[in-house]
Amino acid sequence: MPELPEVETICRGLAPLIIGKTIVTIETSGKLLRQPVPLDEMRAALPGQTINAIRRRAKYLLIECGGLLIIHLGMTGNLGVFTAEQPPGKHFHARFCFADGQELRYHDSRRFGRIAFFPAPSATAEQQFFAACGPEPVDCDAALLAEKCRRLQTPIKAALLNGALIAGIGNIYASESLFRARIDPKLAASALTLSEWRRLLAAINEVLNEAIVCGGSTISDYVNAEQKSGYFQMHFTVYDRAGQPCQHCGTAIAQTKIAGRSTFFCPKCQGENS
DNA sequence: CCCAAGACCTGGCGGC
DNA sequence: TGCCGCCAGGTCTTGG
Repeated sequence: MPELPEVETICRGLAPLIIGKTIVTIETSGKLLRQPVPLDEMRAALPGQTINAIRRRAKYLLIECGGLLIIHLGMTGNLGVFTAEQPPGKHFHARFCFADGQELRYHDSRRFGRIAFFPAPSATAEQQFFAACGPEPVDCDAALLAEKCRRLQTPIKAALLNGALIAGIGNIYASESLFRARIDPKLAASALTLSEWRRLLAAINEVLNEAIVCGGSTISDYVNAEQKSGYFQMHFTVYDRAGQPCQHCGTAIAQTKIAGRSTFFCPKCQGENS
């Protein structure tokens, strides 16, 4: 579900709802997410703490609250602020109850998400957590990416999904960015010229920024911190548009699988020598 | 070493 | 209507 724009949208939406709130209690469903939820550690450190800040890094949310709470939403994770009276949803997994009666809740039907916690956060702990994580798209350098991919035979579409190379890009925005840059998703990453890397990086940042302005993309279940849908899906040029005409040339959008993931592209605009 | 495939989960959809 | 297979926004591990 959530790629960089969706996580960024949730981050911005949650900030005014949770900053300054004091955590009183924490409860979980007891079900396993990708990793066990560190309930004991959180209960030992968080009650009485105030939330000072929320930020995003890659597809993770970082909540500074004395300790550092790191939350990944997986495919179907959702965070929102509710009142204590509102019954928890079917896929409730964690809640952080505040002194004012409101609570931050985490729901996740597929349970691919993750909640990690550092009781005494240090820059070092955070650095270690993100040690293998690539730079934010906005911080990427085309020449450096080209150099890192010099021997990478994997298709560029698959490379974009590798968070160690560049952070935050998921399956939707990989296809959308490659279309905007007019680059064939099947092209080996090593085959991109420097000018193609520049074009691609610019396209990625444009697409991500436009999606953030739209509040992200809602395919089936993504909602923001206010439980409202995004609308960047109205602006998809290729994703989930197989068979429909390319908005640029009218050719039918094609669908294929790259590294096991559905990939959408215009065979003409993103063809051999476009 | 590199890369594709599989695994982890639940739910929704199309086909029969 | 119901059952079945397939598909889905993401990582992580396995194995060829």
